[in-house]
Amino acid sequence: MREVKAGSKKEQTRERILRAAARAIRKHGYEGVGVADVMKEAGLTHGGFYAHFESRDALLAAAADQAGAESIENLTRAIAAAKPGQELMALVNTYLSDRHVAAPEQGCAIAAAGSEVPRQQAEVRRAASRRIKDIIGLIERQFPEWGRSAAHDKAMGIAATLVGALVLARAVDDSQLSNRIRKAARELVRAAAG
Amino acid sequence: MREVKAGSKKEQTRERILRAAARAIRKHGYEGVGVADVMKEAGLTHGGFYAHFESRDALLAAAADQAGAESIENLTRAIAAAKPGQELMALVNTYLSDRHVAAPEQGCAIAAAGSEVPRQQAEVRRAASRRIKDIIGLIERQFPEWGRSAAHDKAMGIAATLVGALVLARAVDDSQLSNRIRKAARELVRAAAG
DNA sequence: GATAAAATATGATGAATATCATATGCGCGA
DNA sequence: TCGCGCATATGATATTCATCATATTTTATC
Repeated sequence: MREVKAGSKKEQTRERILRAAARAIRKHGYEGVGVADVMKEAGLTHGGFYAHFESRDALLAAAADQAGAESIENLTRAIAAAKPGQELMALVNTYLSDRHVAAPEQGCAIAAAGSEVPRQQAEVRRAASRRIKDIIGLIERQFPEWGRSAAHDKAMGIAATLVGALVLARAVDDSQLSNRIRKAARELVRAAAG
Repeated sequence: MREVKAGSKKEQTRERILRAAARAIRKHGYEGVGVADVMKEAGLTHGGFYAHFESRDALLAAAADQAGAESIENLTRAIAAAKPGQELMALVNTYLSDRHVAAPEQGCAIAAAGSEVPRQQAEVRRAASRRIKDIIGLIERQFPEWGRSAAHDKAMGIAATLVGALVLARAVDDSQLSNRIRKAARELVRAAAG
């Protein structure tokens, strides 16, 4: 009997399914994720799915975490690429960029599907909580000069503003308003960080 | 042939279905709204539905607007009940209250299902846009001393913070964090409002 | 290169659900 | 009070989708 080794064919396929599901959650929402569609997106057919995951629910739980991890990775990259002293605004500009508005499937999982999270199974909610804490921590670290507690408070407020601005910017049917909302959120964050 | 008059039996039944659907959207999300469930909630059986609405889609469009209208009504009431000079913080406190976190089906439609809106039909998006503009206008009017443009900008930023804070507060699996997020958002808005 | 086991595909099944056709019952005008 | 229509209910149909059983292909070891 062969084992499932890291890097094995099966492991790679599982990863591909997982990534496809993580994108599907952000593109179609949790309820919009279908087993067959995810498998097709991963270049496979529907039947083999259960060789990789116990159930659709198990996939959603794993994919929720994966989606969160990808979001954090993007923001971390943006911070790393920023000029010293500009890290927070680099994060904010990346988060509120046209690109992020247009491509939810590659972006923040909370902005893309956050309002569905309260209705999901416990594992999904756990993953979402963990990733939300991660994002808050990422923002918090941009305020080293402030006390831990003050920085944490500011970070939570800023995270809320960013998520809300992106949700509103995507919801409205008027690209000018979408732009204005994001600009206003940027200014609000800048003032709060000042 | 009898006409459908305002206040007629049929009109009242339609209203009941509409209200049930508006609650269902906020409780189960757009995808989670089923014709049979809505009808049962309205005290009817599934078959009669098509005497009142063309299709499930037509119901969703009408119910999205209804849900938005109910949300605005709640906030308007909170402002009206506030002591003079405390209107904005009354709105903020109502929006970020424990009650609102716990009862999405009676609250803000954007916080409850906002991340699903970009995927909905055009009529739903139109209704959402209209109601988002209404909320921004409501907040904007709390800054009479500022110029129109500055008040509008502030209002958009504050709306984003409120929506994001509620989404995050509902998503996390940790009631302490949920409380802290809302408190931080309150402080951020207070500071922004000067 | 042959063979066994793993990985994936094909096809079937059952449940959920939107929609529609038809039946029933209740209120309104005589 | 009686009968006609409107409002609602019952039941049927078709489709979508998760899950599973079985067949086929691929891979790795000898």
